[in-house]
Amino acid sequence: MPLLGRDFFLRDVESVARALVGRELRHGRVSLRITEVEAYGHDDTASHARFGSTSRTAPMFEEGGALYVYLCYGIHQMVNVVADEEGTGSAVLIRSCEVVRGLDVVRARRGGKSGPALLTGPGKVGQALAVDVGQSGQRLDRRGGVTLHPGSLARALLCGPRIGIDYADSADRRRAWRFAMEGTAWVSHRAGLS
DNA sequence: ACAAGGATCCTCT
DNA sequence: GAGGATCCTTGTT
Repeated sequence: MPLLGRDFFLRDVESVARALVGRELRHGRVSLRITEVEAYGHDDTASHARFGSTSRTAPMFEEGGALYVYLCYGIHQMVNVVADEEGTGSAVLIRSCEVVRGLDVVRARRGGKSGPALLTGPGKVGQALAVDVGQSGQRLDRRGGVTLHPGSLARALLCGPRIGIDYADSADRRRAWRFAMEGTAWVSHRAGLS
């Protein structure tokens, strides 16, 4: 299966977020189709980039196509796709996926869970893909690690405000920067999407 | 050097 | 619906 090339990522983060729904993330034997994402921009008080580049967030400022992984609540490995030109500081959080390949591996990694509990929520995506902060900064358009493939595009997208960003300014909280595939069961929070 | 809090998940009620 | 887990990152002193 072909890789998505560098140009795919070199657009504004909202465009990349919309274009990511339906695509496939691969790592080893596991292939996941992206069903729900959130965009985090530069000049966005919800974004980790709001303090500029730090040791944790440096990959966000790389050229689009880098992987950005961070630890949340000391437990969860959160998987993001970096967007736009080098130095911008924007990324797309992968919130939910459906399993395309490697269901047995994913189930084992996810403690035997089934149904929506298997893979709706960003921490679960990191666990299912076996991605951790040690891989933050890797390229998604080079074979050998985590890679991104065309998959099949969503018929239509639902959108709504992002989850878990109460600390942000009200204008940023209201941005409709969460995108989900219409008709899929693989969405972490259905409320607020339309 | 310190204190605060988090782009979450699971379990229990 | 509520609360605890768990530890790193950040701004501040």
